[in-house]
Parts: sequence; structure tokens; C-alpha cells
Amino acid sequence: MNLFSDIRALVIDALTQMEQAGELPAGLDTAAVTVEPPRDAAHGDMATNAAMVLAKPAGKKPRDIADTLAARLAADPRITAAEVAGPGFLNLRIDPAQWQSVIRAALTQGAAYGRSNLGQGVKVNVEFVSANPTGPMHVGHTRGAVFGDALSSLLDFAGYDVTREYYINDGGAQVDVLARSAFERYREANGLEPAIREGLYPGDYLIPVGQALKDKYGDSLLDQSEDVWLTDIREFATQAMMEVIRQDLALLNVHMDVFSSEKALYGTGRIEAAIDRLRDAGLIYEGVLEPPKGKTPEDWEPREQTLFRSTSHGDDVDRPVKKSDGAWTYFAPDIAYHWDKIDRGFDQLIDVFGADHGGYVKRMTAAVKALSNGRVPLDVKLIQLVKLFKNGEPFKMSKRAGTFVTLRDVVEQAGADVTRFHMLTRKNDAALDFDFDKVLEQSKDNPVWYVQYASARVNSVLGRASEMGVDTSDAALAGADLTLLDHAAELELARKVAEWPRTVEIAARANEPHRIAFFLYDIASDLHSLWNRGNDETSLRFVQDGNFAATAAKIALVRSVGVVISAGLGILGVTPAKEMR
RNA sequence: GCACCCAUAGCUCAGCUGGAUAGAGCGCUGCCCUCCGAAGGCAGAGGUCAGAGGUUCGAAUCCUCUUGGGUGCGCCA
Repeated sequence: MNLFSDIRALVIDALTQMEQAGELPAGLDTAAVTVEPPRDAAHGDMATNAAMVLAKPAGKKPRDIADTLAARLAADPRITAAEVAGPGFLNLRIDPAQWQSVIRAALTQGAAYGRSNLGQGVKVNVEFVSANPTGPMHVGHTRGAVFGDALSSLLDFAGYDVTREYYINDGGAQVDVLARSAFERYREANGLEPAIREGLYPGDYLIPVGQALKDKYGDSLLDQSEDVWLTDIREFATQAMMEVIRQDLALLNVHMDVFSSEKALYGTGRIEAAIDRLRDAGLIYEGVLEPPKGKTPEDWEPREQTLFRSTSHGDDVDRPVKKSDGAWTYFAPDIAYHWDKIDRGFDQLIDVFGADHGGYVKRMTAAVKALSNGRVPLDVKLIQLVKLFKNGEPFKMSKRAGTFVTLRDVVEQAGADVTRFHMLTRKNDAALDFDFDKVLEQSKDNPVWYVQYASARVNSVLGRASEMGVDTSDAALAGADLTLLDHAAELELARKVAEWPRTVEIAARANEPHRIAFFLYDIASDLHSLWNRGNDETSLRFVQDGNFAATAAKIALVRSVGVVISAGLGILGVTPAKEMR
């Protein structure tokens, strides 16, 4: 149940009746009509902008439309008052029975309350992480992993058919470097001195890989030249790294549906086919790129190469798909990969990239547009940096010295729940501070703790009511006499519960899971606030000694908040706390 | 040089794709509490939404320009 969309439907219905009655011209576009909670609660429960939006196309004054609309809406039993305000807003007061039925809906639908059919089963592919398989995941990847996973859950909750996918970049030169690095560790495992020269991966994480190589090959590869072992060791090391990455993701409770390999595209004709498809559309040509103005690379020399005419789909310059040696650029297999996703029947594609790949966005959207003839939209979400702190001091790390912070480090120190929640307390395109101490702080300015505390309080108060003898099962609470919830402060909280389905849709429409985190903070804050009022006004306490009916009603309200918090945390991939420690 | 992202209270950030008097936490000020309904509560001050134009009933939000920060710009991925 989404009370806001119900009331919007009522408004649209009334507008249609007005058209039929000749009070409005027929055929008006009502897409821009909204029904939303007013900023100021004194304005009522909901407000619609219908009169202002339609005034111009209808050729009428906003207030005239609003007056007529108000009269029609007031006839509905759900509306207790409809008054025109300001430039033409129509403020609506909703019958308390509606808020009570929202609570009941939350109790009967449980974890499904707030689910939406917004997505209508549309197939969405969310590609995220896609870290190079050359080592364990570090903090930078962590945020992308959390974001992609939460976004996927959000879209699923909003009625989309979601696939979580990881694109393994195992086709480029970096996996050769990995193989050479692993080979040195293999030598080391055989008692030789490893030569980790400049440009190789120095991390300790390859030591067990060297050992495993020794177990498999003994000393048989030691005297062989690179062309003998490169392919096998590359394959071996890449698989080992992917296993490490899978385990890292599992630490964060991130689980992919599909892993796609870049390398697997080579030699299958898929890349050639994708490029040919673009060529048939007249988008591939041989040409010479101009050097970027103001920043010409020192070794620049004009040369002819195979280019994709991405400028015809909004890019700034055309992009090469082949290197000068005739090999594909990274872009070419990625085009084939995205075509493959289109081919697999996805209606929407989402790519989650690090912000340093921002320059890649236009060419990829151009390619997807061209490959799908504009059918499949691609939304690229860029994830900004995570700045680490410890006790308020910047936490320095150096990749060269091997002191970079891994995903595992973060999760071991902060825990998966705290890490996930905190990573979602910023918009994806804003930089995020992560302070190892602050995220574990127990205070109001730590959203993770504050929301979990609310969750624990819900659990605690349910326990108390239960001890008192109240049946606190959702089914029983749904049958409570909710008309007893007549205090303004209680209805206020119920209103927040009613906003949950709306928040889900807004967040899903924008592909912005952080909105869920902020909503949870808000509703937690409202719950704490009502709880605190109970300290002074005993009639607002959730457990009313000796009064079963009142207690059941209040507990129903509290539990409905708990249902929403659980659902929201579920989307974020965080386990609700039952008690605080 | 060009493109993309960002700029909101002293600080860290929200702001429901254009709505009414721009919000929250921290910090600050002032009251209250010291209760196992728990690790504080209530209230107040604090803003030229970087700046200047434009679009319209209405702009923090959309367009143009300017300033300041970040990212990127063929044979890395």
C-alpha cells in the first residue's frame, strides 16, 4: 500500500471528472501533477500542485481550478479537508483511519511492505566492482561494491528483475604482469631469490600462489622461458585472484549472479562482430585524431587508426578501438561485452565505475546507444573517493610500499554492517570520509548506531509488551484497535511509515540507494523522539501498564516502524540489531 | 585547451528530478535530567544556496557565462 500514490490517483480521477463536466478542457497532460508531504506539517498531510501545473494549459486561474478540485476531493471519505493555499497549492488533510490502515498494511505485509511494481519486471543489469584480477580488493573497491549491491537490492525491491554482474578484466597486459609476479613467487617457493623488479606486483598475497604453483609444477618451470609458462601461470594466477576477490566480496555479503570474462571474448569473433555492427551503421572509420589542445603528449605523432564515431552519439571526440600494433584497445572488448548484455535481453544497463573513469562514460553510452538502436539506456554511476581517517587524522597509505588498506582490513576493523551503512551515507558522486573510530562511535551523530539503536529499541519494547501478556505477533497487532492512536505525535510517526513506499520509488527512480539510508535516519530519529516524550508524558509510553488495548495499539505502531527499518536495512544489506552491546 | 563531477549554516552533509518560511548532525548558547523507557532530553541563535544573467505563476534545483576545487583526455585498463 502506497497512500501517496493512492491519493494521487484520487486527484487524477477528480481531474478527469472535471474534464468530463466541462470544468477543464479535455486531454490535459497530468504527468507533472504530484502529491507529496508538505515541508511544513501545519499545511496538512499532503499537498498537490495540480492547479498550478494545469492552470496554463487549461487557460484558467490556479485558484479557480483548485477550488473546484477541492470540492470534489472533499467528497471522498479519505479526505477530511481540502484547502487552497499560497499560489494555488491544495492542502489535504487525511482521515486518521488512513494512517491506521498504513500501520496495518506494514504489519500484514511485513518485509514486503514498501515493495513496488515500479520496475514492472524490467530486466536490469548492474555491473559493478569489476576490479582487475591482480590482487585483493582495497577500500576504493569497497564503496563501489556496497553501492552496486545496495542499488541492486533497491531495484529488486522496486520491482525490477536485477542481475548483479562482474566483468573480469583479464584480457589486458596487467594479467601478464600478474603472471610474471606470480612466477617470481613460484621461484621463491622453490628456494630461489624472487626478483620483484619495478612494475611487478610486490604484494605478499602472491606468496601462496607461488606455493600452489610449486605444488602443481614442482621445479619443472624454473628453467623455462616465459613463452612456455606465461599462458598457464596467467590462467592459474587469475583464477586464484578471482577466488580472493570472491572471498573479499563475501566478507561484505556481496554475491554476484554472473561473472563475465573479457578474455573469453577474444578469439570468438564476438569483438569483430560488435565492431562490424557499428561499421554497418557507418560508425567505424580509419582516421587520424587531433592531439588534445593545451596538453599534447610529448611523444605525440599523428597516426591513422580505427576509430568509433562516438561523436555522433554525444561524445567529444571519436575513440580508437585498435592500437597502432593492430591489437584491440580496452574499449573494443568492452563494446562487445555491452553488446552481449544487450543481446541477453536486458532492458536497462547500469555501470558502476570509479570516478577516475569519468572520461569513459560518454563513449560507452554512445556505444550502447548505437548497438541497441537507442532501445537500451545505460546509466553510469560514478563512485567518488573514500578518504580514510583514524581519530580524525588522515590515514596515509602507499600502494608502492604495500601499505594500502584492503577491503578485508576495513571489514575486520569496522564490521560488514557498519562498513556497508556508512558507505551509503553519502551520494555516490560525493567524496566520503571513513574514520575507523567515528563509524564505531555510539552517538547520535553516527547514523549507523542511531538506526541500529532504534531497531534495538523496537525489539526491546516488543519484549516488554510480551512480558506483560500482550500478543506481539504481527497478526495479532494488526487486529488491534488502532483508533486509539489519536495523539498527534503518534500519527506523525505513522505518517513516516506511510512515506516508506514513496521513498523506495524515489530512490529507485534516481538509482540512489543513499536516500534509503537518510530515510532510515529520519524515521529512527522520529521513533527516538516519541520514545523520549514518553519519559515526561506517560500516556505516550508504548507499554501502558494494565491497559492491553492501548498497549497493543502503540506496539503496533512501533512494530510498523520496525518493519520499515528492517526492510530498509535489508536493502542496504545490513542486519538489524536486536540489542545494543 | 576541452569534457565530466562538485560548490548549501562555523564544520560534515541532506534537500523527494521546478514548489510554500531551504533541513539534519556536530559545534555554540540557554534551560532540564542523573530515571536501568539505556549510552541524555528540550529549546534558541546561525544562510546573498560560490557570483552574475536568463527561462516562468515559482529556481538551491533547468539554461548561459564567470570564479574556485576534483577527475579525465590515442598505442593503460
